Amino acid sequence: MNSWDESFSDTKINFDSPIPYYIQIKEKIKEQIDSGSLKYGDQLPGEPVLCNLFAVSRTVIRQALAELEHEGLVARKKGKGTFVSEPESFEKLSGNLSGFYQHMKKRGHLAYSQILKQEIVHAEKDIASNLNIKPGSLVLQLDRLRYIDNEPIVLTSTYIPSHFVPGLENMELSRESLYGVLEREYGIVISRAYRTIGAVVANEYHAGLFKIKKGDPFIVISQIEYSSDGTLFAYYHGLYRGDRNVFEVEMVRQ
Amino acid sequence: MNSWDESFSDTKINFDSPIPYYIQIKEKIKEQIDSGSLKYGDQLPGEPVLCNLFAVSRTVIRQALAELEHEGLVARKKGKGTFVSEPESFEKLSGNLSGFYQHMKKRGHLAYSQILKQEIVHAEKDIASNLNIKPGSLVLQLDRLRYIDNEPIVLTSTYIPSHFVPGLENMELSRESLYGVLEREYGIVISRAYRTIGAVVANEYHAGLFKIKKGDPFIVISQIEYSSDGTLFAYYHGLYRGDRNVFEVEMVRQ
DNA sequence: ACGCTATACTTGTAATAACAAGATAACATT
DNA sequence: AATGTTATCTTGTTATTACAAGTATAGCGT
Repeated sequence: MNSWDESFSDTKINFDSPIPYYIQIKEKIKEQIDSGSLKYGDQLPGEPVLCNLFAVSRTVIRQALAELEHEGLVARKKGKGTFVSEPESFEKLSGNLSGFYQHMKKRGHLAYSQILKQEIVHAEKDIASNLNIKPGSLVLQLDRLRYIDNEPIVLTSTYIPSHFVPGLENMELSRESLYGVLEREYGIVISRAYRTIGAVVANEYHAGLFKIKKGDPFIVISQIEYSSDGTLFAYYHGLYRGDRNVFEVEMVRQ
Repeated sequence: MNSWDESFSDTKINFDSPIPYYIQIKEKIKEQIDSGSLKYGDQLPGEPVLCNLFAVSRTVIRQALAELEHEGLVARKKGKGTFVSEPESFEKLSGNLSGFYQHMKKRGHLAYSQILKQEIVHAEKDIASNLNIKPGSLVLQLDRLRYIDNEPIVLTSTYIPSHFVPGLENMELSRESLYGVLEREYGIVISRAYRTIGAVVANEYHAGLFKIKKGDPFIVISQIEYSSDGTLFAYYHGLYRGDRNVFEVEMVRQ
């Protein structure tokens, strides 16, 4: 694993800048991660090596790494080294709002997803509008119905302009997080999203899918997702049964 | 401001413990804050003073303070000192789910609350059950209807066993955050909550209150709140209109 | 009494040094 | 070849020192 030498060799800090050394170094390491030069699981050079590479004391390196660790970008293991962290599952960003699955799995409930649709389609007007593309443009549409104990609980639809994810329509997705696949296969990390949460009542189609009554309530979550280079990347839409305590959250002040 | 000398003088660290010094010190400062010995706005002793008080190097003190700052408990100002931070408004803990008001105010919308009920009542069965008290026990009930641009948007009800908050039924609450009042007047900080989020449809009463149709959908948030000493303190119930994008959240991975 | 300057106090940045503890590789022994 | 020991590498903790930069107070001059 000597490729990092090359990655870092042309990233010297400016010793005359008013910006503290440790902040400059932190940002340079971030750039390596954001640019994809460093990926999940990659090991950073050890502290002594970084001291040499950047020509600063270990204090500075440790401070930069400590902050990166606090921000969740790296994980430091005594005796082993410093590693790029698994990207926070995008679900975690939702403030635990969608931790339902993991929660129920932990409790021993049967949880699985059924893929209803995974194909390239022409974007309808509202989808196109959300994605800021022309109606009729090609998008990858992924619809999943999620079950707990054989009961449909959540219907999710994700739309991604197809040129961003060539081949995704043929990939096996029932076992994996979409966001994990996006990073591994396409080097794409969702870093920002804009979400709205509302409530609607079930129409005929959804009532049938979920086996509930027309007029029963859903929580509806819509979000627009941006990748780390600022590109408007995906539109997500989720319908969650309103009567199943889908969202149970413990909040702790710390 | 020499009262801190007394606060900290009997809180020496154990130099033989496997627990690092900086962690011990961090916890002791936390205890001072949690116990109320140090309140919002209080200044901690300066670093040199803490070095003397705890008989450790400045490195250790700075590490402890850095972590406390990262956790939001203190704020450090160059040249001024280190201060206990304003308690994160409990609303912030909700992952921005209830930042609606501030958001709309910022945008220049007219936002206000109407207090529908602020009195001591006998707890009905479901309220008592949530508060783990006997049905019929005395509780402070606070109902508010919140408006944006003269339109009712949120109906909130909070129930607190009345012996926790003597006199609250007579206090002016339309201008202040309830949680701010609880800390200032009663020294109570909500530190943990258990929340569920669901969806319901409007019954006759709520439809009338919100001027919507019976059967229209609401987001319903219920939560049980614990104070920092672990006491089950309050039960909150909120009805949010499902069609008003009450929850708009920007999420950033950092 | 007011204004300016010097001093003291505060936290922030950075370097150096030493030791601890965990992990891994290399070497020695069986 | 397998096992045990030692050496090396890694991050973690702690101490000391020095200087920087911001803030507040004291002292001095008008």
